[in-house]
Amino acid sequence: VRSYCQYCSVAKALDVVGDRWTLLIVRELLLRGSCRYTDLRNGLPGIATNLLAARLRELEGAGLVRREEAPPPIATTLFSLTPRGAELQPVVEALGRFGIPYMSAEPAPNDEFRGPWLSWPAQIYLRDREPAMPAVAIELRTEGGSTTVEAGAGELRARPGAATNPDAVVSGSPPAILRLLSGGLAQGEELSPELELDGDLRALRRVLPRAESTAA
Amino acid sequence: VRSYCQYCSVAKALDVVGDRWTLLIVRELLLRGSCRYTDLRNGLPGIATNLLAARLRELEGAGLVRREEAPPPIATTLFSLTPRGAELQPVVEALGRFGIPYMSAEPAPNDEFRGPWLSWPAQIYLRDREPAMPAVAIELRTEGGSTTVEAGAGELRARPGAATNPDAVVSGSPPAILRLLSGGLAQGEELSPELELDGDLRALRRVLPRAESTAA
DNA sequence: CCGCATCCGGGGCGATACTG
DNA sequence: CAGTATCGCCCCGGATGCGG
Repeated sequence: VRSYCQYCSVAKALDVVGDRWTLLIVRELLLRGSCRYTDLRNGLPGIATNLLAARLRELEGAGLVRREEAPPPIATTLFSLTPRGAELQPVVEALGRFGIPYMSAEPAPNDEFRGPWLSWPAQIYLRDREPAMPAVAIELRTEGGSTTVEAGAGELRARPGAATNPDAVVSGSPPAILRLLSGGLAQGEELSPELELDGDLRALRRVLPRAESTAA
Repeated sequence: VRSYCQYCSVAKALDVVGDRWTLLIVRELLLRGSCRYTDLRNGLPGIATNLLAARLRELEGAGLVRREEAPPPIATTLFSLTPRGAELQPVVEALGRFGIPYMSAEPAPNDEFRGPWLSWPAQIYLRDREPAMPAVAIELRTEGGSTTVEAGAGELRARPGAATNPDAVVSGSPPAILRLLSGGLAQGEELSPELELDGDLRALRRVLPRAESTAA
């Protein structure tokens, strides 16, 4: 809330989004698009409810978040990013990329996890490596929820939630799935025994990074 | 210092660099390369000295900053980013880009300014638009210090400090210089009367963005 | 149940003074 | 020059209450 009082664009940006929790709220809104207060609270384990309300008001005042009162039949308020707020995506992505190395360690014993958070590593590691083939959907499933990866025509995007008709479903612990996303699968290599695959292995290979075969 | 306790790369990154002042310290180290405690203190107006010391120690512990004791003749300690710390450059650049719109307003009455901070807008707006020509150096001079822009062979980089043999020197207030960097100069347009040019106008035009002429 | 507001304890933060 | 020491304040975290 307190300004750095520096006429510098980096400092001015941090004046707006530098407070604690603010960029994590933006992360959730980038992932989920438009969601209710309770959805945000659930996607941000550890946040105090008064802080979430305060941050949302600040972001709204800064023109980064929009609050929509849904029509009477639904009777709920929806929060979403304004176009200006969506311009924070490069910031959150750069942070996500910088933070990737910290994920190779096992999660701390009291670390929480939510499935949609896999979207950031997925967008970083995965590519559509066979653009000519018809589109596929792959679901990454953990005990904390699912992320669905859709690849087609050379494009790839990740969104929270389960897929309706996935070509492949990979289940396992978050670190095991991360190792798969970052390390890929070498030619003829089998899936790690920590993971379980249901569906088409070729659909999975299509998006995974190429790994050198372990043998020379 | 307190962890978000979320197994997410964005949250893990903010665990390390999310504290107040931390990313601004990284900004200074990215700009200046290697500098003394006092240089950092001077480039970060408003920071409390105990906080600067604490943050430097945290960054050192996280492996992002390296502390070098210079040999006896100099007898000073130098701080610089490790390679891992330099990986924060995309984060700081993304923040700088997001913060640019806040710079179009006049600086707040108690806003401080340092010349090197112009490096971020310069790297965003300026390009070497005549790669075939011999290299040029342009100095952007304000009351808070200078930034030097060097363009040649299609590359452009900005560094803090005055130039030794500049082809052009632009002097003026920070907002006026920013308006020049972002708006450019249309064909035959004169430099704003707020600014003063000493040297070769063509060297300046070489790096400025193209502006449509005001007349139809 | 959803979207907060209020209260309170602890600690991060800001400013100044002081030291090897 | 490069920090440490101290102190007050306000942000933050956790719990609870409350109106729609």
